[in-house]
Amino acid sequence: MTLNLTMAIIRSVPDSSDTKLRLRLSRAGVRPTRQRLTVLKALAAEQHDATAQEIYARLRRRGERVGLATVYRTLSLLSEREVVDELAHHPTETCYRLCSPGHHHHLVCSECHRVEELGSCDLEPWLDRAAGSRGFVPTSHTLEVVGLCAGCRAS
Amino acid sequence: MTLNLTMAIIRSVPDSSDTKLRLRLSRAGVRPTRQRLTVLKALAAEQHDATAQEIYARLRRRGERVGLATVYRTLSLLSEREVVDELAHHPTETCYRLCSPGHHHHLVCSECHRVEELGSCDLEPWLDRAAGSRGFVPTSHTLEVVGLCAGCRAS
DNA sequence: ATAATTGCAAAGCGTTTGCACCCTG
DNA sequence: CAGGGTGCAAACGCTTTGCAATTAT
Repeated sequence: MTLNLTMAIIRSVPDSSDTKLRLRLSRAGVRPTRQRLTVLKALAAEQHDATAQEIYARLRRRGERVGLATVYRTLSLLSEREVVDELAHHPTETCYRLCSPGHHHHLVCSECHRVEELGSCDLEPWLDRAAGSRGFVPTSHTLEVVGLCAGCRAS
Repeated sequence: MTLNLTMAIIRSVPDSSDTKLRLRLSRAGVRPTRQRLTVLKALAAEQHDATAQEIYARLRRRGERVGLATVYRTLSLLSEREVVDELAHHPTETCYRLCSPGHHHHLVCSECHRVEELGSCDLEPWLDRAAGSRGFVPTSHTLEVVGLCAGCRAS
């Protein structure tokens, strides 16, 4: 039981050691500069999703030397290379989240804004059937679920 | 056959007669001004979704007297009152669509940007099960499907 | 050495807002 | 006539871009 819990925690929290993050970058063909590592590390430390501005502010407060433009450029590059996820639930600004690889969806808590991954999406068969009857062939889909997480429900 | 087609067309194209649109507004508790009717009519005439700027440009080109701010204010009000749907698939600007009432999702064609409604969403049971195992209680969800519509697939 | 990356400040762009005027009820 | 609605232009907030200096391979 304790082991299961521990494993679950290990699996759910992205590894934020420098080497692992560096590896994530080079695997994606992204040159691992000091700034990019810094941004990625900040994102890895987040429970919630974060905007470019939030990450920038957090890093500057901490005394890190990064430019706002670099944060934007980094996040957009990482999102393009599928190192980070882009969430659409906020209309005016883009939110980013460091997630596990592979297709999945997100549970966003409306109370504390914590983001959980909803792995293993078996929506495709249903989707293909529903859309197919209209001659529509799906190539991609995004599902965002808003609700209350376990923690917030308790209080 | 002809009858079926006709009925399908009637059902799929929102009624854009002034009286019907006027009714939609008052039912939503929105005062039916000339500008609001104009915006709603423009939206009803769209096959695709449309941004505030697009609708504004279209109306001005047609010689209609509306301000850009009014278009923004109208669309946001109508979206709030659930007269129109708001699509999130475009990151930088908000797209609007006049849809049939009730919970549904959207099929967006990546080629021609036509938007089709995916009625009858029986996702909830699946969602409750998937999220529930994490203690997460969904309150709402949005699903956006991108793909190729029948017309574009043919060419 | 060479090409990519960064920082800054300026520009861009979609959207919102203040306010005087106008209309509708 | 009272109160919401409108138009214009200015203000806003997020994001991108031009360019010279810097850094990684």
